[in-house]
Amino acid sequence: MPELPEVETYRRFLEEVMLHQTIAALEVKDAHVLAVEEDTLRQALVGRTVTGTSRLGKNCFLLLDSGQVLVLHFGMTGDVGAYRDEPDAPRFTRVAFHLGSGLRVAFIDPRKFGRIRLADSVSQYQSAKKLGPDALDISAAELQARLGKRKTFLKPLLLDQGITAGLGNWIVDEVLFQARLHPERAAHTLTTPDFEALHAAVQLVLSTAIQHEATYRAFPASFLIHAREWDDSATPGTNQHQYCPRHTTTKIDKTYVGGRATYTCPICQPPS
DNA sequence: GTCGATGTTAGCAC
DNA sequence: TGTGCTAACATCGA
Repeated sequence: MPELPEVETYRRFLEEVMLHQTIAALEVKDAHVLAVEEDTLRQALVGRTVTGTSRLGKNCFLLLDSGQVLVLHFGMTGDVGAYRDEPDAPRFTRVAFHLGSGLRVAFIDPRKFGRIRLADSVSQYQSAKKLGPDALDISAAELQARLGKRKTFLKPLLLDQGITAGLGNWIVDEVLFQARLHPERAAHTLTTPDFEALHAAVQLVLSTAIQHEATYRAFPASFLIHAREWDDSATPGTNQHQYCPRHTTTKIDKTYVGGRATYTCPICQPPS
């Protein structure tokens, strides 16, 4: 479920297992996830050493000693893993990077929406993809500058990677809940204090999620995420978290905003 | 068998 | 140019 916190967790893992390692071979099990010719990729990777890692929004970068950059995007279901012998390859491994040490790093992606590509640099990739500043780096003032004149709904704007990169569907719901803002508020009606609350909520949600390595069951009880249907952490098969963490007798609403499932508390986040 | 899904992008209509 | 809606991608798992 890769949004910014998951990708940051993957980046830390990749840094741990790949930094200063040489890529000895590239194994492509399913070329569907490649957004670059397999031979081109192999030529760019084999014999190269990983000199660093980076992240922008939901994109993870492996910096190579050639100066080129390997870009990993995990789509909806991407993950990473490491293994030594083929029988231990994780299910749905699509590409494996064989390291000089014998360890193999897996790009795992059941639904194959993830992509692997090459770029000349992080900034070249950022401009090519028109990505805004990372959601962890953006300031309240910049958020206001980018959103304050837009007349459309807040939620789709926050999901727009060109405005700020890294916010996905559940994170935006959580941010809006924490900031007590309705997802259908027109962005230009927000006041400066609203933008400050929004910014603080982005920081809170992202830092909490990263701290728990994106394991949402470990998140504080004050988080709305527990109301999402796929959280079975109370009793499997039931959903005992369908009430607002702050108004424990108020049911969380499920609606669709911009075509995306959206969860809100009708009391905390009154429509304007 | 049916439905929905965490992301992204293209196409289309206004 | 901005906007918003829909479909498509590929597949799993409930």
